Amino acid sequence: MASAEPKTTSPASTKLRADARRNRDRLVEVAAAAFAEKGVETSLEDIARQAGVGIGTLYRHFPSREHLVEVVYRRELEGLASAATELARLHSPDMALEEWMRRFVGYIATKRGMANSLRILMTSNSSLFSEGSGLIRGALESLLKTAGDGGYIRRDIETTDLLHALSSIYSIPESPEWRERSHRLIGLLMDGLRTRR
Amino acid sequence: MASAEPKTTSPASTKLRADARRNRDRLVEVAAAAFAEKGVETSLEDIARQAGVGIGTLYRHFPSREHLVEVVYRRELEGLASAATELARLHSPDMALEEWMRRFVGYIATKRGMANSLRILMTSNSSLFSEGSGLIRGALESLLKTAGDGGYIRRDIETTDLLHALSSIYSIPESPEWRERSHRLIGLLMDGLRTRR
DNA sequence: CAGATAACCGGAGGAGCCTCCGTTTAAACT
DNA sequence: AGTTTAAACGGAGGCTCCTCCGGTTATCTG
Repeated sequence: MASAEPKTTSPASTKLRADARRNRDRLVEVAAAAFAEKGVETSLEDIARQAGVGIGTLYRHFPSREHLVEVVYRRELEGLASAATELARLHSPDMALEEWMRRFVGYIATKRGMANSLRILMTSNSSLFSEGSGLIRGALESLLKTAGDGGYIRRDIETTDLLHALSSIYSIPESPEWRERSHRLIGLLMDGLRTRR
Repeated sequence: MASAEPKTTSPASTKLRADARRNRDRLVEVAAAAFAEKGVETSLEDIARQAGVGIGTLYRHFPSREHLVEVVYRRELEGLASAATELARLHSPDMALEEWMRRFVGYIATKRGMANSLRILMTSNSSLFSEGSGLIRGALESLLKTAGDGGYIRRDIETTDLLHALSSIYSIPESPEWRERSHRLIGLLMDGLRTRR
């Protein structure tokens, strides 16, 4: 018998030597943290160093800074989407929805700094954007449906409506209280959504 | 009598030591040529070298690449606008209009490469954009009016219409024949505009 | 005209970018 | 297990970026 097939984490990561895959994953992990903390302008050499690989390795895996940004971005988006199912398993439907919205806000917060990079990316690769928003919309939709079906929240709210409401958070100007403000806004939304029993 | 007052090229260039002004002008000149030829990514050190100054001087005058790009951009825009009056003096109204449109196209061509830089610039300094388009619109308007009043072209065309027509040139994909194509397009426009006598 | 001084000049230097290529190694084959 | 080889590694090197500050010079004042 041949040895067992490897259980791939991501279907796209085909044929990659074990060490290569390890390093690649490592890099993405470190890059995500670095981008979140210091913005997209962080030194790539630092990232390579922290990941314990040479700069050459980084550049082989990600030919340009934008490539790396894109992968990180996508990964986080997928994480956010899959968090929806996870939260639905662990909490009551309304709490799951609220917590998910909080995370969504946190996610957006880290993305503010990379706005320019993302814009450049999007103009050259618009599928990235459409796929991304599709994922998010799907996640929100299922949370909304579950909570509505269970009678936790009113049912006359469409995914699009809520998405618009959330997008207003973008327009809160950057400031120390940003996070606080946006959380209050979400609380407000939830109060409006919840059915009184 | 005292010596004649210097004829300033730009009213904004107040109080600047003679050598400083010289160097600044020099830099803008060289930068304009370099950007046009090799795109905005050109090495700033090269520009400084060609202008015969140290890199420090360049950075003192223009704290960042974007600043330099902005100044060059503005200068060319102003040049384009003032070319309208010049052309009107030298040619018949219809020829002036045609030639001006040709130059407009040439101008746009060089701006393609700096699209990203400009976009970044515009989001942080939107007055740049509105001022710029105002200038261009004014120039085109006066050419159009003169030619219309003189009976060289039809008078039922608004500046905005022509501006839209010209903007379609943006959408011609980059290629070796780009210039040729856009000139043909302008010829077509002019044929449509001209009154038959 | 000489001296003072504020403004300007320029380039060395530390850091990051990206490429290139000799070395190492996982994995396929015998 | 030993050999082979394609793939992956990593860091030196050439280049650019931007800052910082000691030296230079235009301009002002007596």
